[in-house]
Parts: sequence; structure tokens; C-alpha cells
Amino acid sequence: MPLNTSEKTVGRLSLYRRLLQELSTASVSYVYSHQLATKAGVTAAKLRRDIMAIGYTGSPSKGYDVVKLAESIAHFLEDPEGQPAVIIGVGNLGRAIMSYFGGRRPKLQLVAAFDSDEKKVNRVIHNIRCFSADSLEEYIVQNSIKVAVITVPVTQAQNVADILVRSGVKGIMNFAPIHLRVPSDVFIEDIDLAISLEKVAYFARQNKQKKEA
Amino acid sequence: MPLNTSEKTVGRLSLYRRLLQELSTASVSYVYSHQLATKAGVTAAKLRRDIMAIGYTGSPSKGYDVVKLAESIAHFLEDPEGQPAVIIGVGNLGRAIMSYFGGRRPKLQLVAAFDSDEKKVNRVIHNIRCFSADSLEEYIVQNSIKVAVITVPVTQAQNVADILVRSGVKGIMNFAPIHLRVPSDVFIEDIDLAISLEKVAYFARQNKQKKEA
DNA sequence: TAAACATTGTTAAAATATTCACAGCAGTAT
DNA sequence: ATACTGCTGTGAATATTTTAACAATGTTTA
Repeated sequence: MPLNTSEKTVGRLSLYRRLLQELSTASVSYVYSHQLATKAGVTAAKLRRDIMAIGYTGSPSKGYDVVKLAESIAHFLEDPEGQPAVIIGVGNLGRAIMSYFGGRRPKLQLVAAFDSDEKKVNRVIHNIRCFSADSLEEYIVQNSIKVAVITVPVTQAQNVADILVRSGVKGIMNFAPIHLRVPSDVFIEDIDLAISLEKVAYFARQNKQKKEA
Repeated sequence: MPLNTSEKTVGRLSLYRRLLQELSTASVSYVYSHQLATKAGVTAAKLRRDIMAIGYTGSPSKGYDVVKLAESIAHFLEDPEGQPAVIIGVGNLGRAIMSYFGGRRPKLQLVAAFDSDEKKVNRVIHNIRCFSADSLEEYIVQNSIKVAVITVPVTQAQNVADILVRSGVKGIMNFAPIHLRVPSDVFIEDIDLAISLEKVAYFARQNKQKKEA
């Protein structure tokens, strides 16, 4: 079944789904690959190939059924049971992420935050309760958490990752500028803001364009 | 000269430089490709190829001179004159980014923030002064700003991007979940937190690993 | 009903990116 | 000196990702 479900394809599917939800809200029933591709900033061929990966089939001359395709992608990407996630590190960035995700997706929610600063413990920030870092492992095990976000200082990141892995976490969104050592069955998505900004600065100087946005 | 300066290579060079600076601080003089590669989480061959792109040459049996390689990468990535950058949107995420970059790199600094909320204007947050959104265009032109960060709500993002492009900005780090339409000589780095988290959740479920971290 | 049309799904080709693998070299040991 | 070692730089091979191109197809029009 998964002929071609690369990381890039998965990311784009998530994007397509968001665009489809917007179309659905705007009461659009059908959309052509080139229309959706334009909104997403990709080529129509690439989009069709991505959609191949989930086995959904559109109709020639009508295109894709907006609601059905959105459902197909959701079915592919999401756990119908929902996937609770936690965040570790309630600093500036951590709070911004909490605000960003606070009560957002029904299937993918931040359910708890952790920090070693006792002054933050038991505060509720953007609807997410903050717990003591000491209770991290217990919380993860008890609630079968598989997804975590790391926004602690770089010096603590590997230590936190070790605890997460030990407790059963299988996917980590990591904002700390360090390569985390984890077993190969744990997925890491590194978001390195300093590197991203340096890239922008470099290409701004070169006046080069990306091959495709 | 630039045989192979892809976006990926540029990003990794930035990473190598940071690691080299750490080594330099720790008084390490030389490093082998496989050592640096391990720290970076890439293969030694890939690292050597990346370094080829900037024309630096190490020594067999001694490896790379830590300080010289760091300087070579800096020379390649950075404008020696410095590159001031601005941020538009002083919400939760914007403030976190300001905190993250506030007075960080000497060559790549956030020098001003902009927001349409008059209550924020003239406040100084993490050492960065906040200006009225009305003065954005004038500021960019007067200070020859080429790099900008967008952290405004999605509804405002394209509008802000249009102003930036009109004023001469050539690189944008975009946190708004929308594909910005800009001329092809303007570089966009999209950071889509929702997509990133969905990817993590997906691969956490699949228990799949990235091909290489 | 049949012809015309624009779209999808997909195969094949091209472009990119990574890895392999090794010649050649600078140190080190004998 | 000479042989040995383990590294770098890099051509060639491989793997991955994207693009091109088109047969098949459902819809509309005449």
C-alpha cells in the first residue's frame, strides 16, 4: 500500500488537507489538481503523485471531491483515537507553541506541559496545564504519550529526549539546536530557527530562488 | 565556484559552523570529517561533499582545522558588512523569535519589529524596538533591509509580504501557514508548525525512522 | 449517439541528492 | 629512508524526488 510515503509527501498531504478544509468551508465541492497545487505552491503532477500514495482517486473532468479527499487524507494521517502530545520547556518559545496549538486540532492536542521551574508548575497556559519535570516519565507512561515537543535549553535537550524515549515516545519535534541521539524507530523533526534564518540571509544575498516554493 | 550549493547544503554548512564554534570554544584544533559528521547527524561523505562546495581543503591525517574551516564557512555564508533583519508581527510567536534572536549573531541581527497594534509600538522587547506597521515600508527602504521574518496572522501575511517585496526584501522566513506569492528572486523559507507536528505524529504512529537524521 | 474536451492516474525520463569506494597524500613508526 | 596508516577529495554508482507526457476516462455538447 505505501508505495511512496516519504517524509516530503506526508508533509504535503498535511498541507493539502488544510487547503481542502478551507475550500470545504467556502462550500467548494470539487477541485482540480492544478487548482489545489497552485494554492499549495507545488506542481499539479507532484500533487497527483502525492495523492496516489494514499490511494484516493479523483474523477476526470470533475477533479477531486473536496470533502472526500480531505477525509481520505485525514484517515491516512491521523489516528482516529486521537494522539495526545506533550511539550517540555515552558520558556518563550514553549509558550508560543502552546498558544499556537492550544486546543487546535481535535485529533492532535497538546495535553500537558512540563518545566523544571517550580514557579511554573500548576499554572495553566493557553489551556494547557504545566507539570513538574519530575513527573514527566510517569505522565507519559500512564497516558501512553507517543508525541512530544522539546523546547528546553540545548543543555537539557538530550537528557529530556532520553527520558521521552525511555517512556515510549516515538516522535519528537525538537527546537533545541542539537542532534538528538535516539533509537532509529523514534522520529525526530528538527526545527532549527538559527539555521533557517541563516539560509534566508544567504539566499537573500544570492538573490537565488528556490526551485519551487 | 558554486558547483553544488543547494538549499540543503547551505543549511548543513550553517550547522557545521555552529559545531565548529563549539569545538573552538573547547580548544579543539583539528577535527575529522567523521567526527564532525557524527555531531551533525550526517554521513562523513556528505559532510566532505558539503565542504567541497565552499572550496575548503582539509589535510589527510590531520583532518580539518577547526578555526579555519569555521572562518571559511562564515565567509561563504555571511555578509561581512552584516545583514540586518526585521520581524513583522509581535504576537506570542513573534516575541519568542525576538527572544531567540535578540542580540545573538553579530552579522545577522533583528534590528526592528513591527506590529499594527498601537499598544505595542515603541515598546522594546528583548532589546528590539517595536514600530508601527505603517512605518514598515519606509524603514526597510531607508535601512536597505533584505531579510524579514513574518509572524503575523495568516490573513495578513500576503499583504505584509507584498509590502516587503515592494520595499526590496529578498529573503523571508514565513511562519504563516500560507503559500506566499512572491517574485522568483525572493527566497521564502516556510516554517509550518502544524505540518511539522502532523509529520511527527504520523511517523510516531508508523514507528518509521527518517533515512538519516 | 457520437465527437470533443480537459482531466486523472501512471509510466518513463530527468534532475537531485546521497553513498560508495578508492587514489593519493601527509603524517608516523620502524 | 621506507613502509604503514588512516585520512581527504572526488569520480562513479545508486537512490530518491520531480517532471514530462500521454493513454484512459468521464462529462459535456451537438
